[in-house]
Formats: sequence, C-alpha cells, structure tokens
Amino acid sequence: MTQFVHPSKEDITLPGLLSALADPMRLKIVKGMVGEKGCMSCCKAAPCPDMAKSTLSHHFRILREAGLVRTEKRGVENRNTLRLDEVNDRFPGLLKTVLKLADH
Amino acid sequence: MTQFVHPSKEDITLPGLLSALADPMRLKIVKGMVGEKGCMSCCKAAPCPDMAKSTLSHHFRILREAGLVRTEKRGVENRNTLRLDEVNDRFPGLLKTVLKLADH
DNA sequence: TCTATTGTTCAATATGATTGAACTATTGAA
DNA sequence: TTCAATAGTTCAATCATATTGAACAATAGA
Repeated sequence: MTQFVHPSKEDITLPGLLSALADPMRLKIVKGMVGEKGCMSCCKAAPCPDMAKSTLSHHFRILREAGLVRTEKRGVENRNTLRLDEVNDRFPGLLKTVLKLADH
Repeated sequence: MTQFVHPSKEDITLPGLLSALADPMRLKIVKGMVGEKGCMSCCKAAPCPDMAKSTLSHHFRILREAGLVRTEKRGVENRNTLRLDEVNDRFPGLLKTVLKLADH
C-alpha cells in the first residue's frame, strides 16, 4: 500500500511553493488542474505525452510535498486535488498572480 | 575584464524568475535590495555572513540571468540594481506579491 | 484467474549547487 | 611605482537533485 505524505497548511513554505511552480511541467499541471475544477488523474494532467511515468510521478510528489496538491487513491488511478483554499489562506494572492502570468 | 551578461526584457521568463526567487538566500537578497532603493554591493546584500564568496557570486549570476538584477562594475565593487520596472512591465504584480508574502 | 491500467519505487546516469583555492581588477598608501 | 587590501570571478572537485528505464504493487474488468 502506498501512503501519500502531505504537509499541514502551516508547514507550507513560500520557497517550497515557488520552487514547485518554477518548473514549466509542474506549472502546466497546476494550470490544468485549475481548469478541471481542481481534480485530475496523473495521466490526464500530463502536459507532455512523451514524459516518463516515473518523471510524472516525481513531479506530483514535489507538488504534494510543496502543499499544492492533495493525492488520494481512487480505484486504479490517483485523484489529485489542488489545495486552493489552504494555499490562498497561507499565501494570499500568490497562486492567482502566478497562474495569471503563466499564459505568457 | 569581466563582462556581465543580462537578458533583454523580452527574454525574461516566469520559470526563470520563480526559480531565482525560490531560493531563500536569493529572496533575502532581493528583499534587501528593495529596502536599499534597489542598489547594493554584493557583500552588503549577503543575508548570511558565513556564505562563501563563490556561492554569493553564483547567486548573483542566477539573479542576473533571470533578469532580476543588473550588475555594473563600479570601482572595486559591483553595483547591483533591481530591474524593477522591466520585471513589473513583463510580469505585472509578481514581484510585489512575492515580496509581500516573503515576510512569513 | 489472467490481463490491462495506473502509478510507485529503485538504481543508474546526467545535470545543477556549493565550496576552497587561485586569479583579476581596482583602490589607496608608502 | 610598488605593495598590500578589497571585492568578485573562475575553476575544479564534491555533493545533491532531476530524469529515465525496469521491476513491482494494486485495482478493475473479462
């Protein structure tokens, strides 16, 4: 059984968030999750089909450990939810600003 | 003679900025430069006196290449200026948001 | 039960960070 | 002008992190 580790809201840090969002792949994943109302399987969230499964898994782990994403196992796939309220509560305006600028 | 390489405003990228700001040392440097009206020598900007000179030099190179800082040689020391207007012009609100949240 | 699907973990390699040592360039004083 | 002090850069070595293929685990459905 795989257990997912999520930081509590208080343990979310600004460097952790920025570092997680600084990767183009992960930024696309997060953007995609906002579009899909914050819930997505790992495969659906993949911004690039050529990316190795293990790399994708690694990126989701970074997003989890940064506190951006909550992962739950649902059947055969993972259900990933953006921790929007918690992140906004701790760092107001950050996600909104970054995601707005992420278009180009 | 040492020549400093700075990206043009158009070449500043969001991942580059986020990645540069994701490091606690560099975030402190940038914060310090805002407090000092955007101009500072490398030594003065050091957030930690125990840090090796070469590490500090490396951090300033990252900040330069991200487009956050402009470095000019002035006598024996370097004059580092925050490229506030250019960064704000290209990614409006980003610096303000990040720096406001950087306090804690 | 057998197979396909979804994702994790592991080991190996490649890429980036950190530091001490050596070097360059400027300033100021003898 | 020569010498030492100051401020940073560059280089090479070491250490940490990212990336990927291969093997594995767990669930769903035939």
